[in-house]
Amino acid sequence: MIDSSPVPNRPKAAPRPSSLSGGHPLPEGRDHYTISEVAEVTGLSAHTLRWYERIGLMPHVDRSHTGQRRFRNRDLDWLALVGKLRLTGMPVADMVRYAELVREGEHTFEARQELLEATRRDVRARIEELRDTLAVLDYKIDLYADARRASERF
Amino acid sequence: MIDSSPVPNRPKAAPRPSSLSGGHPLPEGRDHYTISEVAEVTGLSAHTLRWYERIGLMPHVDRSHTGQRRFRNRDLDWLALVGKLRLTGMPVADMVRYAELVREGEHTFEARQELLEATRRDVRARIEELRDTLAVLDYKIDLYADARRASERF
DNA sequence: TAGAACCCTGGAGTGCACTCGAAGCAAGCG
DNA sequence: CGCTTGCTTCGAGTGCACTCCAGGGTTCTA
Repeated sequence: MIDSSPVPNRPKAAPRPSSLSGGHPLPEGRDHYTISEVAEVTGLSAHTLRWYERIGLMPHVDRSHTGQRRFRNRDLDWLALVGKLRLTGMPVADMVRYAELVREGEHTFEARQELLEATRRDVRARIEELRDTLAVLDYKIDLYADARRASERF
Repeated sequence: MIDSSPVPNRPKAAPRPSSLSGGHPLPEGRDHYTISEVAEVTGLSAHTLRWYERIGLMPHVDRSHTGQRRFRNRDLDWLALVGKLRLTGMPVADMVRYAELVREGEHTFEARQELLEATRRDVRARIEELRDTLAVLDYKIDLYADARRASERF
């Protein structure tokens, strides 16, 4: 709900961070998938997947001998992470930056860690904001409940 | 961070839902403010405030004898609520719907309560999502920390 | 009373994140 | 063999939430 129409039919929940290291509920234990299969499991459209690749948000997807994309499990893992980052409201441009760091190799570990820590701070702050908001909603809802109860009684 | 550049310099925190019923830290205890004063305290731009009014998100703002807006404390209270709802990611169109219900009078109490309860459910779900995301971030950050510690040791 | 600073309106423009269309190639099926 | 489905690219279109502009009126300060 946080942005216009995100993840129309997102898979219901990844129970553990283990979804980052294999274990997708997919057709079979293959390690290559067509774009429509990936669209199916990620809830993203094929258009969006191609667009992700175009803007540099995917770390190089394999192609079949006829040029069609063949996504692999590591791509799905990456998309799972991207999905999480997107939930935090991180702009796509920042995710692209992170993807660039990954492409640049291991000497960017520190920068990546800092980026994730900054994101974690944002997420924590956001949760606090939402808790405040929840308090306001509770307060308002109680007001309406009281008002309606009062008007029924008389 | 959740949308592009929201609330650039939002006032730091309303300690209680009491911010919904008076108690604004404003110039003095007046009950009319110019648009730029309201922009100052809400963190919204004057443009945005006029736009809110145009689309029906403000419940009728008073005007001076020359036609300039004179916001009152109840307008600030309303904007505080709108700010909270906006933090939940509620689309502006839904907030407009809520504003319409308010304008329609007391017979919409039930509808308003339902709308707020639906929003509350969304906020709770969102908090859960963010907690999941936090777990993933913790996991990833630990991975980087371990990797960097290991590379230092050898 | 002049000038700066502020406010008005309607409408156009911006940035983000998709989302779709057009034109064409390739594979599987009855 | 034709049909359907799915894939490719590039570029244009969409919806949201602002954000800004032009051209003019108003209010405050020196």
